[in-house]
Amino acid sequence: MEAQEATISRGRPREFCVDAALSAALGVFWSKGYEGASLSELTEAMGVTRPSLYAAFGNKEALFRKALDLYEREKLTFMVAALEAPTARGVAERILTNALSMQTSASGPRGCLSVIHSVACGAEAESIKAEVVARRASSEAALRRRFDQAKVDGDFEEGADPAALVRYLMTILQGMAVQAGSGVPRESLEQLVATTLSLWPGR
Amino acid sequence: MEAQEATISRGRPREFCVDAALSAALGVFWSKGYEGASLSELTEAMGVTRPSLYAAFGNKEALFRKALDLYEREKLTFMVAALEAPTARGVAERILTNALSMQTSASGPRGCLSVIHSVACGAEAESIKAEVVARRASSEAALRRRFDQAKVDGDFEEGADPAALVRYLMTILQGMAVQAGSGVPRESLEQLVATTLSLWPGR
DNA sequence: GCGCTTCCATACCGATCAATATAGAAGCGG
DNA sequence: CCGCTTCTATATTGATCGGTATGGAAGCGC
Repeated sequence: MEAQEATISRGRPREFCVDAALSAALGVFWSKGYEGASLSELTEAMGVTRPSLYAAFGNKEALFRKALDLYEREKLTFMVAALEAPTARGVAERILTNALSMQTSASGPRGCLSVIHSVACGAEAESIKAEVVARRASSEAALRRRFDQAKVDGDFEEGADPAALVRYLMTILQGMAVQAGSGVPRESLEQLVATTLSLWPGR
Repeated sequence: MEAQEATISRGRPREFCVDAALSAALGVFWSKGYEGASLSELTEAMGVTRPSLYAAFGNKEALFRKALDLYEREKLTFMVAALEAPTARGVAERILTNALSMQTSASGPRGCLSVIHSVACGAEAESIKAEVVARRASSEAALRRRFDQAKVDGDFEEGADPAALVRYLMTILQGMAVQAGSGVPRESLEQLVATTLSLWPGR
């Protein structure tokens, strides 16, 4: 009933590329946060007028959710790929190095879109925060399953708790995102990854 | 010249306690962030009318800086105290447990005021973010000096890099703050502290 | 008690926010 | 070429933002 999503193209066709516009919106949300990104900034970066944005995406919150979909689609890709490493140490190494390159890429904004939106916020972003936190649970669950298998494989020392190591690794990832967003140079974060791996228990 | 800071009390005395009002403001900033905290929320929580707030504190940004002073005064207290532990491991343990209790206290908001304001934000909070990031450097420097001494004391293994361990510990602290702000239960964070300490190198 | 100073309360300011009404321009099927 | 649909462009909506002007109430020194 609403937004029939590109029917058989009746009437004047739209003049901009929805994917490109969404990618531009993601860049703004990533560098400013949901509340910090005004519609004026968004429309300018997207090269789209305000009514066009509302016709194509619904409203600001729906636009953010679509941008979050795009972000997680890419992020989850490398996350899933990392899980295929042969050992738990290999999984941690891939996740850390991939997160490092993602959070310090010269092109895009620094830091992590999810981390940005999982800390304190105003009233209008409460539901955004809740969704981001909820989505993170699925990544954690996948990592948890992989580490459970790793324990069976004997990757950890006797008595190690896979859940605790998931928590530990996620904490370092999120801390790294905070530092990247604070402007800590890439070399320092490479040092952080090296330190973490040197302390990683088991194989 | 401006704000003669409580002269010999001429005229009508103010009816509210400045310290209590500032403490209430800190609570709002802590749970909502600088941009997320509106003046209406602040004045209501502080029990102070808008003009009184401006007369006593200047403006919103000045109020935040005073609240940040108050916050860091308490936080730096336990940080300095932690540095007096006899070994690097003891320092890490005290910092982690103190941060844990601070970020998950039942009374106050969860998470860390500084971490909240060191991620992405809108234009109006850029200077706030810059200040928070700058202030963190002093904490890091103090910890760095302590770990340099620890290396001299032989607390670390041969070839360990104190600067890298400072980076590592700060990262875990910040990641823990993100998790606390996301609603991760206290027991999980206690588990995180235990894991971190079990992996800590040296004594 | 008087006068001066300072504080509190209400109402208001311009700016900006997200969201839309209106109207003209552009492409399709017939 | 016509009529219908859907696009874009401008201007505007009501609400809220941070910040203040105005006026009356309250306490001090004298």
